[in-house]
Amino acid sequence: MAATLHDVARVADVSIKTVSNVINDYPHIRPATKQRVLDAIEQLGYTPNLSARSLRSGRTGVIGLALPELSLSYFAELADSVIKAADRRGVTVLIEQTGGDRRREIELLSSPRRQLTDGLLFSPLGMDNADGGLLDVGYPLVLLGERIFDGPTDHVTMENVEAARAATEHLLASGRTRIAVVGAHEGEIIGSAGLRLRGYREALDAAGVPFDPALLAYTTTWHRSNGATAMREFLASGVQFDAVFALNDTLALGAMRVLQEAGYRIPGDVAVIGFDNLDETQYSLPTLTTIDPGRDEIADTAVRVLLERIAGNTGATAPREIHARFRVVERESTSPEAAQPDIRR
Amino acid sequence: MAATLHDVARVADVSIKTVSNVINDYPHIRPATKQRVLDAIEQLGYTPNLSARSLRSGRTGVIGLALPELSLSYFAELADSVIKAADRRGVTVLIEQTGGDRRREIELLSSPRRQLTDGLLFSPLGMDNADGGLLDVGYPLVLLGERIFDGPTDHVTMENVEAARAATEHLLASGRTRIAVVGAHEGEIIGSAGLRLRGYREALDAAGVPFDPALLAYTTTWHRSNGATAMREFLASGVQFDAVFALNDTLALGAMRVLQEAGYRIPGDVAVIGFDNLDETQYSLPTLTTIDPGRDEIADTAVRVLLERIAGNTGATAPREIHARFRVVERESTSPEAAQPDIRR
DNA sequence: ACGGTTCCCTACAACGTTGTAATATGGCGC
DNA sequence: GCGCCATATTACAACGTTGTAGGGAACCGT
Repeated sequence: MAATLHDVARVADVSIKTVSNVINDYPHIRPATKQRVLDAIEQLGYTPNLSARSLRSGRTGVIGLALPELSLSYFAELADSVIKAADRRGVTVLIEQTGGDRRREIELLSSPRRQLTDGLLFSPLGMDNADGGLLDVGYPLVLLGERIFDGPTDHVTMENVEAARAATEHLLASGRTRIAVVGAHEGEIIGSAGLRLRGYREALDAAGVPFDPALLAYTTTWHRSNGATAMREFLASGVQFDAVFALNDTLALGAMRVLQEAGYRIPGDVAVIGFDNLDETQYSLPTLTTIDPGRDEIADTAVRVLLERIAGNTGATAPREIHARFRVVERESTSPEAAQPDIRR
Repeated sequence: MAATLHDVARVADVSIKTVSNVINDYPHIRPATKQRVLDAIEQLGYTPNLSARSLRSGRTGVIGLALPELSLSYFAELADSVIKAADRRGVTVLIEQTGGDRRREIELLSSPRRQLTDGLLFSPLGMDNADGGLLDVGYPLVLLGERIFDGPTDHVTMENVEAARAATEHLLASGRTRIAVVGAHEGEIIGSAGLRLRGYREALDAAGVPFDPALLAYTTTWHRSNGATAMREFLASGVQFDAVFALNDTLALGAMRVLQEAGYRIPGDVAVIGFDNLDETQYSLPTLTTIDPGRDEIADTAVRVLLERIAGNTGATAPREIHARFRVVERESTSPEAAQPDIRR
């Protein structure tokens, strides 16, 4: 039913290859012929069959984006940025959710579905640095996030250590010295939790503030509920603290909720800083000071780098590691007088 | 480089068609032959070429999901549910963002990209009921949301009027009579805003409470910022109210923020109810009473119905309209003693 | 021993596109 | 009028798969 090159060729009275040439902007075509073909295309409402094209050319015009879950706000906002970046470059995005499960992540790397895409943006959560070798797949792959470093592929990420250090310094600068950490992962060195914790310790060391393991709250995942639970346990434990560094915003929001439920004023009694700069942190009560990790920059760079690999003009260039710039976004949860341009406009 | 049916056939010493038959579970194959083929597949690491398969069969195993933006939390959570539902049925989801723009929505319906998918789940925001005819496309399409009714396609949606009525009744039951509405759309009859407003009016009428147009705040979109701005204008206008019905949760969260900034206690001075039951409404301060629209049910039904249409076994069945069940989720923003199981667990 | 049926397997064509190589046409210099 | 080059167009094969049609072999009943 849908028109094919054959149909167009018949109507325009040329060979199918000429129609193909017109569509692909092949230079040597007489203007009159070209016009006839274009008219025929118009008349029949022809659109190229992408399956056939991709069978023939090996390209689909689709890139994959594998991430844990869209219901985690950070990944929803990241996906939004990636889709927009891809759109600007004329490619479509196919999303795969791994649930952060290592087995599913590994499976996905060699799933036949992979063939529907020209390359993959991959944000692992369950795999770790030791699994880096599994990333040596036969297709263009760009890594996102903090689980794996020194892998065989390009890697776009944020300045975790430096940003976490800046966050901690921000709290220290306001005179807080008992800074609780919410969301640590037991024994993790590499990974968002491990790296951010390292930045925290660097800042403490630089300021000469002693590190107290009792101030670390461990959570398995980083949902709002984990932040709430961790904070409830903190309060029950009786450990004293005057600030909270939540390793991401959703943890911070869950923790703030519990703190206030328990009667603490923020930032009066406890200052809170998060990480990710989610949209909702501009509207929480209080608004949340956080780290803007440069999500748009990450997404745009990742898509660009992936498309370069797909185009193949980077050849066998060594894997690149690219870090986006971050900045501290100061809001009410660390300073009551903080400017709130987003709320007041 | 990747192995093909030919390679497998050569290794197993059978025809390519036999290999194809093994893969597609054709019944009449001798166990010995089958095993030889399976061994060859294993040995070569063969995976079927999906482009070729889809060229030949016309099926891709991918469904499209077109929605306004993943950065709108409702759609992120919906996409999550849709992807999980699709996954359970073995299909992949390709996401298109329309930005809620009518022109892009219409373009998308006939975009060549469409061919990468077997069917489309479409949640329009810019198109309206008058555009219903444009949905008469030549491929399986299932409509989501409230913009278009009586279109030529299956439609999965929520009980907007009834749910909004229940929300309003919930506020009325606690003795509130001056109920402000945040997020109305000027002149809209059909659409989430129009329908929910209708439910609001029905509840008022049934309770004998007069309708006051001064209590309606209009917004163009439904971001947190719109809720904040609308509430700021409300407060500036001096109109008296003792409750707020925000037409979705993000509006409610933005409005709550501004109300509290201005010194109002929730629910003491003003009760607030939202719509969507986003995860974050369990952790806001106060937690937000809202309508659970049955998102998982909507997603699962929509995917099921779409796959039925794709399989073609529903034939030329008349378009179906399917409504998910809703429920009122009572939290602190309307009643200080509300159970908060999510927070306390 | 014979025709019919079932089982197992194969050859071939087709899906719609694009790359390669070849052919037809015209202009130009000599 | 001939050879040469650039331009404009075409025939053909191929990408990897699956549907159709059909051909042997084995088995059945007679």
